[in-house]
Amino acid sequence: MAERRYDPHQIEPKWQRAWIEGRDFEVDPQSTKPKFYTLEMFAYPSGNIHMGHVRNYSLVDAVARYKRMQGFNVLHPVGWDAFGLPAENAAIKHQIHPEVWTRQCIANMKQQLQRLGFSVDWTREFATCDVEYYKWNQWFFLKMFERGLAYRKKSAVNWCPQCQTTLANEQVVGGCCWRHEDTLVELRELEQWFLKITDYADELDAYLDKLTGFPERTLLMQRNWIGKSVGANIDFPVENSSSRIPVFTTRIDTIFGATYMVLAPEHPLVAELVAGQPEEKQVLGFCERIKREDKINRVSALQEKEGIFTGRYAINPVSAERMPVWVANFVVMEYGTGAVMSVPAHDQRDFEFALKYKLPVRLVVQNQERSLALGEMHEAFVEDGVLVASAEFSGRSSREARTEMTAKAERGGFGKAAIHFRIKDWGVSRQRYWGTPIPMIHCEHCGIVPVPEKDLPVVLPKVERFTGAGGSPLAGVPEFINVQCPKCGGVARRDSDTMDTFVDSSWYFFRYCDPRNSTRSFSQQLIDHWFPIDLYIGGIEHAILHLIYSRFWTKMMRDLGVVKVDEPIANLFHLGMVLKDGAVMSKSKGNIVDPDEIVSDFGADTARMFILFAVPPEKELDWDEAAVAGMFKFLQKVFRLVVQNVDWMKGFSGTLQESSLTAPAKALRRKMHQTIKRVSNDLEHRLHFNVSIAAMMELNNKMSDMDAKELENPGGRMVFKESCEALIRMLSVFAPHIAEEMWELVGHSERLTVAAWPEYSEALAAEEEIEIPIQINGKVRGRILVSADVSEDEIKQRALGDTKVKSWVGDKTVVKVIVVPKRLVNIVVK
RNA sequence: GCGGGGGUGGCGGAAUCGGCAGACGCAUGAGACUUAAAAUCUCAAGCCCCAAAAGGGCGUGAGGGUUCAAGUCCCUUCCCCCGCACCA
Repeated sequence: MAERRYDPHQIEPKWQRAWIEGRDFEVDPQSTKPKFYTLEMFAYPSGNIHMGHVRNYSLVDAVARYKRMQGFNVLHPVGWDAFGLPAENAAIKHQIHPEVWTRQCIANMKQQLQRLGFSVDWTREFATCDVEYYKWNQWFFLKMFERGLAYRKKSAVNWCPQCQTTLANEQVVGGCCWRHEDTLVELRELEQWFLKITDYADELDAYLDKLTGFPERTLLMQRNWIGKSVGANIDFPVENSSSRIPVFTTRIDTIFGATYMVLAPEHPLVAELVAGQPEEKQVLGFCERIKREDKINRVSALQEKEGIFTGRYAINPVSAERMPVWVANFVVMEYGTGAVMSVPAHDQRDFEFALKYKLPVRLVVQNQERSLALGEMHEAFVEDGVLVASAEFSGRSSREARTEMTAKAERGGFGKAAIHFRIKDWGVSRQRYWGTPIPMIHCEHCGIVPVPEKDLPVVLPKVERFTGAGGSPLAGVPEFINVQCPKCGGVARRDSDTMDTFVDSSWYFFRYCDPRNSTRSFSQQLIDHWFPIDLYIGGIEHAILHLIYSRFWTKMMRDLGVVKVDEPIANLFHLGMVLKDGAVMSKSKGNIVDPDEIVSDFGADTARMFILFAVPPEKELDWDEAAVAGMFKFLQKVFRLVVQNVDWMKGFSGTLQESSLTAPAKALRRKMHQTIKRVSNDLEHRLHFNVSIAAMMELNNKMSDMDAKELENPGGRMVFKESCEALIRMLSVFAPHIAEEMWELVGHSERLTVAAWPEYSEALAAEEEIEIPIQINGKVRGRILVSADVSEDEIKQRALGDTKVKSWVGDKTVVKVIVVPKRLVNIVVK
């Protein structure tokens, strides 16, 4: 009989069909098993899947399959983040409708994912451009509007000239558009819809401490982004005026050291203050110049500090001292109140500014370790210390004084405890076509009128021509735009903008629990059952985009009463990128490795195994063609080993007495239990499948090394078959097709998808005999073989008695003998 | 500047608790099989120095320390990556 060769092209479609026909991955709603909800951040249907997708899905799929074999009811859904600009840009370029383009991309990518054999419940698939889905975006929007969480405001918003639309703050990365890394974002004064994420800023920050399943760096990035700071608002009266300058400070304890004030050039008070002053023209000129400057540069710490005196003074409310009021480039209107009290002795910026413009410096916090003197200071003392020259607070610790001075300010009516956040409300209007229409109507008489709930969905109309000329394309569709006001019945216009696509991704993973619900966004009962998400995997690039928006959205839904969860994700994992020759794969670099080609050359199992084996999952992976071939060889070796022994394995069964096992059989059995232990541990806790796969290779090597004679006696056969089946079952979560094939060859009629995960026994995994290295003064000089249960004392005696050791010790004195059971012996000699 | 992560053979990496550094693989070299090649199998291999060999020495960015014992802990320092950055 000709030996059967490993042919993935024959095996893979066969099992993919079997899984679909057997509905192996569809969630059983009646199941009483414990739940496990895992998914990868859904994909944007851009045309083809790339290696990053393969990596993400391979990782999640291994866990999903493992959990299923462990007896969990696993929800592993896939969907499409289908609204967005690439579809619209394709429409402009190729005159193909965005929907047609998107549906084609989805069909193609779905087929590509299916070729890779991921254990997905495809019955739950949806795309965010499905009206059954985006209808609920609109519904949530109306609910938020009712509660004042969605509001309209005119302000300076980020504008990407490439995208021809506005962007949220989160979508501006280093001053550039998140989608166009070299396109500078401009500011435009526009009236836009905002979602009040700031209402949740405090909770979003506070709950970070509870997100124990989040990576530290993600928590940190979110904490930075939210930017909570605790302090006080203080009003500084303006001399010879009824106006006050409100400031925010985190260091009210230094207020006696506040010697001047600085306003942002945009500050509305500037004009009032300088009106009629001799400085007026110059100051206003300065403000105009700074305002024209590039915002990105202005807000950089490297920028030279520049300011101008307004000619006016404020009064320090605690010391009644006159403080000159300045305007300077480094104060920004967007943070705090757009004005600062300057304490040059205790703030580095203020220190530098005071030095440059010869403004007074007053020391009010003394360093307890090393006494400070004004003339000797080369930088501000920004730490806590003991207050000096601070009236009744002198001698108090600066830290403690903060609370008391805030109380005093409150009593005196010139200040109040306050918390400021860096995070701003989420601007969600987009002047583009391919998104969820904002369900709002503008009526000349009634103002802004929400679309009544019963009129939802507001269906995105077909637009036939995409010019890319800019402006909301929907504004050019009269049958969409012109509408009767729901309130007064008069002539009105629909909002022509669409929602930010990050709205779509803010709650899509809730919808998977109940994807076909037509009367509600989802049933709360089902959410209660499935949430939180047990494992969520995606790139770090969403640390403060999608991951903060969806936390906000969840809390908003909770307050709406549609869910009970506070946080959607229990465990989050960021996987590294896939590179080629050290660079990100991209069309322009021409270094793209096409997953389809890899599958055609080696099969899905090889691709999946390689991508998991090459590096630990959080690291960047540099694609290595030769190493891929190596993985194929490994699978081939396993397959060959099974085929070679399949004839006897098929009919073999039975258990044997411990005593009838030979040493090599026992050794193989031990290796098997050790391997199961290692692989289970990685799947359970670490996701370091590079190590799991290495362990399986070791087991396979051990099996191949088994002497032919061992495979003739029943003990050897029993252990070999056991090991073989354990290996196949473990392999099935990483390389499911070849595993199913081998499982069938060995004689199983049920599929591995319903098989149990192999168990290990701590006792059988333990070594019976251990080789213990003997060190003399920390250097290995010999080895002894002892049984695992030997006493410490005996090990010591045997070590000292070893001839090699004796010759090393020679006539030196043994000072100490350290015996680490099951590890080593260290003999200290002098 | 602040915060986080990292630096281990030719390469990717392993070492989960302070206990044999280099598992597993890629590439490489030698051999077997073959007319030949491919495939496959076997073996070798951290580096350097001394040595014919046995053997010895050195070795986890660098320098110090703690310890019987350090890739792992502590201090100093260099380099790389990521995030934030005039935040009042």
